[in-house]
This record gives sequence, C-alpha cells and structure tokens, in this order.
Amino acid sequence: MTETLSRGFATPTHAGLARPLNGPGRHSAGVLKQYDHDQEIYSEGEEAHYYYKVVSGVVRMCKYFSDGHRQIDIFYGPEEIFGLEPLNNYCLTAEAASDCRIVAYRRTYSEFSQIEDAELFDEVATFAMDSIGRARNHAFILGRSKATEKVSHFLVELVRKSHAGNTLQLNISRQDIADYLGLTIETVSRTLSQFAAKKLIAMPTARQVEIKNLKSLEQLRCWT
Amino acid sequence: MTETLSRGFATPTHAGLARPLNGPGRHSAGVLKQYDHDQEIYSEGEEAHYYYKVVSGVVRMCKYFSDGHRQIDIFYGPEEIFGLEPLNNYCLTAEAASDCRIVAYRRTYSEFSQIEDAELFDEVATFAMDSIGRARNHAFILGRSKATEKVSHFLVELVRKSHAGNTLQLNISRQDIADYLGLTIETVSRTLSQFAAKKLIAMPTARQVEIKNLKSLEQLRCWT
DNA sequence: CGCCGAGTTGACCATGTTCAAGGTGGGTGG
DNA sequence: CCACCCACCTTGAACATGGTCAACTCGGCG
Repeated sequence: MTETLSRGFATPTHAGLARPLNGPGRHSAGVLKQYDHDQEIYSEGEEAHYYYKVVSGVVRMCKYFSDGHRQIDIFYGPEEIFGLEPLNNYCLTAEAASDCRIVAYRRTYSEFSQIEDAELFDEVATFAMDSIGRARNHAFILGRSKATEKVSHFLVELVRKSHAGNTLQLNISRQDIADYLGLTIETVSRTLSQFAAKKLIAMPTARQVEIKNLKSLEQLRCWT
Repeated sequence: MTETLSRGFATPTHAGLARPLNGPGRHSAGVLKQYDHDQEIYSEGEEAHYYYKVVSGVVRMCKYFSDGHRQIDIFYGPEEIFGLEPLNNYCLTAEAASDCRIVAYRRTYSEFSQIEDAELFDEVATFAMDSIGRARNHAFILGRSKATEKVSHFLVELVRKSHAGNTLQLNISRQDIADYLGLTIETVSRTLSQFAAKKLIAMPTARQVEIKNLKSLEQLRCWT
C-alpha cells in the first residue's frame, strides 16, 4: 500500500492512493489520510461521498445535542469500516478519538437498492444489519441504571472484540468512555477503581486494563 | 376484509384470511388474529415465518435479561408493520401491550439479498433503515440522565406520531412506559404529575394525556 | 359493597452528579 | 538532567435525583 499521507481535511485529495484492504478491485482505490486527536472526519447531515476504513487509531461516531451534551454511538478500531451509509447523508458525526490513519473510499453508489455489485451490496447490507443490532444493544445497556453494569459491559465488549489477550489498550479518554455509557468521567473512574480494588481488573496505567476475572465482570453486566 | 378471528397462538392458522392493507396482491394473504393483553406473539430467536401488521391495539417489542428486568425497544400501533426481519430469526420478543388484532403475513423470502419482488425488497430495506435510526435515537434518549428529558421525549414522540390532535390515548401501562424509558413506574408517574402541576399537560384519566404546552416539552427534551 | 389491578404519593435510602482539590505521567525547555 | 507545565485522571465531600418500600387512591367489575 502506498503510504503517502495527505493531512486530513474533510474532502480527501488524491495525494496518496491505497488499495482496499479486503478485496481485489471491487472498491475504487482509497486515499490514506491522517487525522489528529479530536479532529472531525465528517459531520452529521453531510452528503456521504466517502466511506472509510480505519488503519490505526480509534474513530468515534457521535451526536451532539442542543445543550452541548454528546452521546457516542460506537468506536471503530483498525480494520473496521465506517460511513458505509445506506442513505445519501451521514447520520452521525465521525471524529478521531485518537490520532489515526484512515483510508477513504469513494462512494460508488447512490441509492442502496440500486447497488449493482453483489459484494458491495452485501457489505452495505451487512453494515446496516450490524448497526441495528449494535444500536439496540447499546440502548439496552444505556437503559440500565447501575454504573457497574455499564462499565463491566463496556469492558466485556472490548475483550470480546480485541481477542488479543487479557490486557486491553484503551486508546480513548475517560470522557469518551463516559459519553459512550451515559455517565460522567468521575463515575467511570470511580467504577474502574472499584473493579481494581475487587481484583476484577488491574490498571498498570490509566489507559491499560488487564482483565483479571472475566467471569465476574460478565455476571455484573447481567446480559441475556 | 374478512374479519373472522382466530384466537392467537404463536402459529397463525388459516381460520381467517385478510387482504394486506397497503398493497394489491404482492403480499401473500394474511390471517387476522386476536391477542390478549400481555400475550406473546413471538419470542426472540424463533424462526421468522411471519411478519405482521397491527390492526388495533398496541404491540411492544422487548428483550428480557437474566435478572428478570425487561427493556422495551419500540411500540407498534394500528397500521404499523413489525417482524419484517432481514435475517431468519426474530431478534426481539413481540407481545401484546393491550388487547389487539393483528394480521399475520407469511414470509415469502428467506434471505434479504435474495428477495426478488422489488416492492417487498424496498419494504424490508426501509424497515431495516428505520430500525437503525430509531434504535440509535432510543439509545440517545436512554443515555440522558434526567427523567424529565426522557418522559418529555416520550410524549413529544407520541404527539408527532399520532398527529391526531392534542389529546393522546396511552393504551399502555405505566410499567410499559417505564421499561421503554429505563425508569420505574413511580418515577414515570411522578414526572407526569410534575408536568401536570406545571400545566405542560393535563391528565383527565391516567391513560389520557392532553398536551397543553408542546413548546416547553420539546425544550425539556433538548434534542437537536 | 368489596375486591382487585393500576396508578399515585410520601419517606427514606442508594447511587450518580457536581464541584473542588490533588495526583500522575509525558513532553518541553532551561 | 531537572523543573515545570499541561492534559488527563483520581479522589473526596456535599448535593440532587431516581430507586425502593409502603400506604393510599381511584375506577371498574363481580
């Protein structure tokens, strides 16, 4: 992959080209871009000219409310695709939750039902299906009252997703976690400390969480 | 429409036939069925052999958790379709939130991408798209901490949906509202009383809500 | 009339938020 | 190399809010 970088603005330029990571030539060539921490990738309501794949770092999808409050819908990490909208406009804002590198692909379809390429169609459809399930599960966990349930759910979710041993690298801030779980940073911090005190986890540093007792964490979140 | 009733069991019989309400002959003929309050229509995980349209009453889609707790995802009222799953199994449980009459249509497709009928395809696709947006919005409102925001959001949502004047007929219990908003019945009740005291609403009976000051309710829920 | 389910209200308690202070670690510049 | 700074995180104390438990009301129905 050509690793020429184009510093991130809202509209990708052709400063660098990149082959898509998961297919032969089905996608149009992508542009590798660099975004700084907290930089906006696209904004809710914009026309969806591109979709993206994360190379490194973490991207957050969120919505801002009239009172300044922010709710995060999901985080995307390396290899994950986002912005593959079935409709013509982005319905959430995408921001870099850490410094990150992202490949932008040009959107080659206008309406979902008009997509001719079978594989692309499946990808968009799968993306949409996944979004439903995820959004629902997210609603279910946000509906829970207790902070321990929310935080343990978040950790278990992360462990499952990473399947890279027991030590998680949180590449996001406490504020991001709080906005994802509908809590405050203080409550997230306190709850994590509490878990550490109970030896459910260990925190070598604030951004590293070692899972010591997955069973108990899974029970705390009382899912299914 | 033939109004012969078949008392509701999980599997519709052919005791009565009904023309679909929104198309000529595109759907297979439907069976009109009657469900009692709290009766299960289908359960999470079951194979999706039918999809449904509400004739009268209210249906709730929900998920049960290991601690007995229940989270309601959405309510469906007259004319609304539910259970039009893109996948082969229902992912939520459907129950009658009040006594209701429902038409069941046989599922004429197996996989989403294999649907040949263009109109049916569009319907399933639209159903899925809507579900994403709704589930996300629901997550966003559940993420909010304050009960006033949740309850006002619920009322505003209902008003918009009904567009039948200022007096809402809640055909669901306080428990259902509570499980939808991630609150307790007491908090829902208190918040409604509070709104009534502030003249934002009036409650002739517990199940009737007259919206007196929509503007203020909309501001309370602080949605963009 | 009395029962029963649904809804309301009150008092108390657990939990999260808020506000404020203090810690920690990585980076920069002297 | 150290001191300093800054952003981020943690911790504490007071407070606000929703949950819990219990008593009471209301309306419908036998």
